[in-house]
Amino acid sequence: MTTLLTIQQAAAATGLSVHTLRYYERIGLIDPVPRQTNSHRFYRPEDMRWIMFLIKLRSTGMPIQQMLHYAALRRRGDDPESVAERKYMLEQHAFAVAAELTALQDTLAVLHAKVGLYSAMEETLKAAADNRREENIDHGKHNLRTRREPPEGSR
Amino acid sequence: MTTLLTIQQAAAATGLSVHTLRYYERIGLIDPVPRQTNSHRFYRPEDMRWIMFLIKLRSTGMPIQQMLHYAALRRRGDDPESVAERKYMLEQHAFAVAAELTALQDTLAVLHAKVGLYSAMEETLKAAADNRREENIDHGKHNLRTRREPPEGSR
DNA sequence: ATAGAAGTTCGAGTGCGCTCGAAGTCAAGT
DNA sequence: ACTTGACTTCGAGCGCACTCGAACTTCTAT
Repeated sequence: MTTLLTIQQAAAATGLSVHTLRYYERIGLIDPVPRQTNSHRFYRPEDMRWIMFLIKLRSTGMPIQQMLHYAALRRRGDDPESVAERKYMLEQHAFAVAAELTALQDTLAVLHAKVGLYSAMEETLKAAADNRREENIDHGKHNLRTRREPPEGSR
Repeated sequence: MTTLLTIQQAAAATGLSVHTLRYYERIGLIDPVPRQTNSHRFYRPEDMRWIMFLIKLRSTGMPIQQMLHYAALRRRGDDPESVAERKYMLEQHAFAVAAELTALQDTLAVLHAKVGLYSAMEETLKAAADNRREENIDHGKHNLRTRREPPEGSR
C-alpha cells in the first residue's frame, strides 16, 4: 500500500524531523504507530492527519502539555466529558489564536509603515547626495530641505 | 517630570518583567537607559517607544539575535547602508509575519470547524441519552440513528 | 557473505529566552 | 540609628521543545 509511509517519508510529508516524530510518540502525543517487522514504524493516513493537526496546534502556540491533555482525551474516546473538554480546549485555543491574529495584523501594519518611512528617508538621503554633488559644480546656490522625520525615536 | 518611569513602572507599562528590562539592556537590545543618582534607571518616552517596538518584533517571532542586529544598525545612525538594511530586515520580517498570519487564519478555521463538530457530537450524545432514557420506560421501540461523524480520525 | 542504508531505543545535550538569587547600595520614614 | 524597600550587578539556573549520539538490529543490493 503506497499510502503507508516510512518515518522518513512521514518526516518529509509533515516537515518534522524523524527525531521529532519519535519524540512525539514517546511522550504520548502520537499513540504507538504500528510496526512492520515489529520494528520499523509505518504511518497511516489517519496518523498523518493527526500529526498535521498537532502541527497546527503547536505552530499556533499551544504548549505540548496541553496537547498531551488533548491527546489523552481523544484516546479516551467520545464519552460526553471527553467531547466537552476537547471542545472547550479548542474554543479556548481559538480565542488565543484570534488574539494573536490581531496582534500580528497590528505589527504588520507597523512594519509596513516603517518600511514606508525608510523608503522616504532613502529618497531624502539620495536627494541630499544629489545636492551635495550639485554644490560641487555650482557653489552658493542653496538646497531645498527634503528631510523627513525618521521612524521610531531613532537617535 | 511625570513622563519618566522607574523600572517598575516601565515593567508595568510594557508587560515585561524588570528582570527582562535589565536583561534587554545588558545584551544591548536597549541602549543604556539614563540613571538618576547614578544608579536608578529612568525610562523616557522614547525608551518606552523603542521597547514597545521590540515587543512587537519579539511577539511576532523575530529572534533576539536579529533584533540585536537591528538595534545595532539603529544605534549606528541614519547613514544609507543602515537605513537600507533596516528597511530590508523589516520587509523580510513583514513577509514572515504575513505568512504566519495566513497560517493562523487557517488554523482558526480548522478550530472553528472542529468545535462545530464537537457541538454536533454533543447533541448526538444527548439524543442517544434521551433515547436510552426512553427505552427504560418504553421497551422494544427502536431508536433513530442520529450519530454524526466525529472530528479528526478519532478512534 | 558482506557492505551500506535505514531503522530502532534511550539518555544526554543544546539553544533560546528569560528568570532567579545573592549580595550590595541608597533614600526615605520612624 | 535603623529598618524598609526599591533599586543595583552579575552569574547561575530553568523550562521548553527539540536534537543528537551511541550502540544496536534489520533490510536490500552487490
